[in-house]
Amino acid sequence: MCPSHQLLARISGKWVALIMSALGSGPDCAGDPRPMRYSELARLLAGVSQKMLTQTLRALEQDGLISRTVTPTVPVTVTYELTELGLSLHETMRGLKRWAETHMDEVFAHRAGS
Amino acid sequence: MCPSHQLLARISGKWVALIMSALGSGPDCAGDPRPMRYSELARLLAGVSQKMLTQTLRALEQDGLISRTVTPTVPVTVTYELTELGLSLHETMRGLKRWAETHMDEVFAHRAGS
DNA sequence: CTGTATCCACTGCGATACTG
DNA sequence: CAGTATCGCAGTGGATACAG
Repeated sequence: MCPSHQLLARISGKWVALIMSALGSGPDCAGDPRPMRYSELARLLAGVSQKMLTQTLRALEQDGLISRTVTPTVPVTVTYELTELGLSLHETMRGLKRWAETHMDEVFAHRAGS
Repeated sequence: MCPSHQLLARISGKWVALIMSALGSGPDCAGDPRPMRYSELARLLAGVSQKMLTQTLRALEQDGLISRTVTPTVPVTVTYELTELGLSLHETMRGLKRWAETHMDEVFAHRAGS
């Protein structure tokens, strides 16, 4: 089996693409990369549970794709940001996302008519 | 939520990338796209169960990404082949695969040292 | 050869409650 | 605010047996 598959598995996680997209394109999915707070991510990705959000963020952080910064204000502030590595992945994933957007109609049409 | 995410979910399926890669790059993961028989796929993707292989092939066929051809020999012969749509997806996924291969070391190093 | 059907273990994931 | 801990379900996926 191709060794790259292990990474593909991680990348393909259910919420990975969403979080990467949020951090890489801002809240409107169309802007520039910028750091975001935990609560901001939670609000933006309305469908994800707190557990999955934390779990996915931890995994991405461990892989060096995002960085986690704690600011000891009161109450504490935590921001997440794409690393250079994460940024490069985000660029690559945009291609896949563009493909999905471009061919979505085709796929759904074929799915319905089969 | 971005509408393209539904397609991303399908694309990110556990075995989708492997099967697309096999059909798109031949048995050695480095050649040209060509049709393959069911048993050939089963042999090549040693890790996948028969159930998952069939299930994934059906899903991809339904989405118009691969075509299924039955030749009524005895015993029956079935070949699978990427459609034009599937071929375009395969091209896009190669970018992701290349990224994974390129940055694998980085990620694993970071994972180990955290 | 190319599937389909059934059973079953595992785990991904959500809901909820609690902590620093 | 930003998590952690625990429970429980539902879906994923493997093994096996059967069928056209």
